[in-house]
Amino acid sequence: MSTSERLIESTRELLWERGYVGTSPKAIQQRAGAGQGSMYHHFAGKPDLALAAIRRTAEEMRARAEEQFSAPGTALERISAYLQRERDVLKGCPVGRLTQDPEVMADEALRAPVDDTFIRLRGRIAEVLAEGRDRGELAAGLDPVATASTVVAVLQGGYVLARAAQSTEPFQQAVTGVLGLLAGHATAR
Amino acid sequence: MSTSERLIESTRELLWERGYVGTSPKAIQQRAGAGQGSMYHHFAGKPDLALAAIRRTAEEMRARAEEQFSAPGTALERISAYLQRERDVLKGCPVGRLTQDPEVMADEALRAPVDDTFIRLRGRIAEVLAEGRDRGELAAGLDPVATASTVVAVLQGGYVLARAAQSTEPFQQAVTGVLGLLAGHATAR
DNA sequence: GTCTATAAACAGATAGAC
DNA sequence: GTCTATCTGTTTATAGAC
Repeated sequence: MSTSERLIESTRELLWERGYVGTSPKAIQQRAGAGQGSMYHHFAGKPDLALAAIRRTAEEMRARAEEQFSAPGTALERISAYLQRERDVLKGCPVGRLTQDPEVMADEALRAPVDDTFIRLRGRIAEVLAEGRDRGELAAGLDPVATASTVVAVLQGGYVLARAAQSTEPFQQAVTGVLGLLAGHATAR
Repeated sequence: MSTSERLIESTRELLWERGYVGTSPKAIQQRAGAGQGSMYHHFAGKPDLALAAIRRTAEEMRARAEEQFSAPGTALERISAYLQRERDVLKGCPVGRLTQDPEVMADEALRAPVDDTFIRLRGRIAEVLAEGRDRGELAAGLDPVATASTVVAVLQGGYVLARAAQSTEPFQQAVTGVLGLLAGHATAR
């Protein structure tokens, strides 16, 4: 892997583990096995390197999610597969965690890929939900757009609860709970 | 307000705005209008001051939530009132944001109040949901424990989506969506 | 209790040799 | 392209005067 590639990958890891504010150029260089001169030769500075790293992480996440949604199965099966796929729950979401970084949110260029990731994700899930509703797999009264935000929020909030507890249990519960509601366990009354 | 109080309050604000890693003792002192000597006289250091601030924020949040849950009304009304009460959505949750701080999570003393806050919150919501189910207000098949985690996750994830978008819209959608599911809009099929 | 002085280590670069 | 040297400011304190 080229030095430039190693710098980007190291930055991706550190942004995930420690966030933007908590990541120093020095730490990036050490993890990449590159000197200072190298880093400043390939990138203008920390924000520039972070932008490359964030863009790549966002794109990877988008592609990964699309795999689940374009797979065969009912709407509920696809949403379920997406929520329950293998995840590094205790590490949290590499994109979602950036929303807690004041310097990322303050920089339009850095925030844009984060914003875009969630806009697309919510939109794609809304499509799947609308499809399921129209096919009669889901309730006729279901609001696809609002519910899509709910699904993504359960995921992002599940990470928060798991990290607080240092256990995947609350994440699993949150996912189980929303899938139960979607499946209409609330029907019997 | 005493100097000690001002230091704690300034720390609470800064932890909310910038997190633990992003908050320096100097910034705390400046906002509190206190000198370095003052801060180190009242507190052993940054972790000690942060502990006092986090404990207070956690306790305040717990008390605030309890107000909604002990109010009169059906289970759904109380959950709805809790989710829709006035919130500083774009600032996010002052407790939830700490889960993204590697140094807070690494320090058992600092993580404990965060963990405790969500354990209690999930437990209290599970009680309200169980009550609603037993009274026939909610579906008989509803899982109170799992659904309580879902409700809290929607809140925490809603903050994440709102910050990414710099708009309260996705937060409102996520809340609307989960309330619709709880209310059984999924019933008609 | 509060203030100023001092300090070692780190953050985030820039400059120029190789 | 990579390396070392240098630099300004910040971080997180400690020491001691007032």
